[in-house]
Amino acid sequence: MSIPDQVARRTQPNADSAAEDYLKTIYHHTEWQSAPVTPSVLAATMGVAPSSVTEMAKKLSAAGLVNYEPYKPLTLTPEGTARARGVIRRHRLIETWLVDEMGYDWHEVHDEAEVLEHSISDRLLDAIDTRLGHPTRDPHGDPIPAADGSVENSPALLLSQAAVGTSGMVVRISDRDPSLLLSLAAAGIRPSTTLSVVSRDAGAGFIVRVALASDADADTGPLVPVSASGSSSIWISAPA
Amino acid sequence: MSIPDQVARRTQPNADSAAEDYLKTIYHHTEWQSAPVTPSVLAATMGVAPSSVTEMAKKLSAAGLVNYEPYKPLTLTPEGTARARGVIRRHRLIETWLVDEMGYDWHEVHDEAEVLEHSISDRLLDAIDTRLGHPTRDPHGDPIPAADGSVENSPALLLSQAAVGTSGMVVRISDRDPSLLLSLAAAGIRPSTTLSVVSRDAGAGFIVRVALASDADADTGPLVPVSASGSSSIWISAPA
DNA sequence: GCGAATTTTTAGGCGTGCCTAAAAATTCAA
DNA sequence: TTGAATTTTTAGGCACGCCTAAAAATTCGC
Ligand SMILES: [Mn+2]
Ligand SMILES: [Mn+2]
Ligand SMILES: [Mn+2]
Ligand SMILES: [Mn+2]
Repeated sequence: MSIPDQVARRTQPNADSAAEDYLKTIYHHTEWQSAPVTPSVLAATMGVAPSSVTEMAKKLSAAGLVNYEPYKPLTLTPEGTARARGVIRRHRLIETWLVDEMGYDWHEVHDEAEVLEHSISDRLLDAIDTRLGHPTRDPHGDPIPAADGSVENSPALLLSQAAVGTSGMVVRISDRDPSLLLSLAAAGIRPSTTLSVVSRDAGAGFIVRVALASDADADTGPLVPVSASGSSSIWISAPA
Repeated sequence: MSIPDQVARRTQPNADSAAEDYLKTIYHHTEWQSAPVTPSVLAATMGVAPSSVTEMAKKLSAAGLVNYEPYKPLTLTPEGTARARGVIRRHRLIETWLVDEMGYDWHEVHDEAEVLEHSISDRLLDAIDTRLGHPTRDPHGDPIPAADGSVENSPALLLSQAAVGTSGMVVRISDRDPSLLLSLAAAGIRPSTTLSVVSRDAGAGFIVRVALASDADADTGPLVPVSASGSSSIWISAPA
């Protein structure tokens, strides 16, 4: 029977996908930037009222997943961190699978993964992981946590913080803005592309030179404008 | 952004997977047997209290998916039928995909499909359908409704209602009991296997002869006992 | 250091899906 | 046909995740 009894039915619907999304979002804030994760910050990123965050914080704290003290920032417990990485592993493996096997383009996968990350079984996740050959990066260059919870987090520099003249390889691009991904792909920018910063302007954005594959690092590649918001979605390898 | 705003978040969690399961279950009752689908019958199959069925019946009726009048059996409206078939299409394509591509055995797929049928997008469903070459039967022999909603429902006879001496090809086997599927597979019984009824006993069950692939219809295949409950999970092609 | 602005929490509600217990309707059977 | 048994509906609750509005705490700026 698919729905064994009343208890399962009450418990199972989506397990606790809301909780998983909170954990994931808290984790992300510490993964990409390191600023304290306050309820207002969380509320803004999750599109939820601050009071909803307070409520969930209490529940997650009671479950031993989040450290919560009134009026202080939220942090993940070791167990909360492990759970968050588990969800992120699912998310990124699903994205990789959609691109590598199901004919999706890299700007189309995030929303689908956002849902499936909560419903796929461990069994199916393993099958996908195996089929893909245990990838360590998703289509956007984000590291895929290993099954044991370890993450290989290579140091990187946000393009928005790179000085003119800096050059480096694109290592990660945020997958949250599909239209940015679409335009970057059109400009030939994706993980492993080599870029150099030609000009920067806090308001207007950046201009970067894209190194051609055939002629890496030379000054011959096309010049591409990157908006201010785009420049804080692109990580390049830290200069050697 | 994956979770665009509060409205989406309130609306989206699983869309209406509960409603979908009710529609699907009502449809199934008319697909396999034809007895009136009363609230108590629905409640029993869904593992839910009868009062829960009444409540949902009202909602589905208000949504134009179910015909509901107090104290009468439930039926699907044309739109409800279409929705039910859509869910069943998802379910069966997912099962087929799990078996054909993801290394699952046929007794392992039902529960996974029961969850994923509510979370996969149309886009992904199409991708799966295309990859599989638009299959028309799932691993248990159940017909997969086409994208346009049409279903090819071949006439079949429940093994439990077959007279001694009857022989026919297995066309469908209920996927609800994994252990039955496991033992049938061990005995070489699956869709397209040819069986003949050697003996039947309402209490003790049936004995069937399994025709060998090499020597179809001959009286040389192994004899296999089938429990009474098993015999009402197996459909064979109606005698010509 | 202190009042004002901001952030966070509390209080009270709402819709969904489920429950149990009680009331009402239907069906069965003598 | 009529009372008993069964089925169905109604009534009242509960947990979850979210909300708005009001209260409380913290932080900021002068
Ligand atoms: Mn999610
Ligand atoms: Mn990604
Ligand atoms: Mn199934
Ligand atoms: Mn389901």
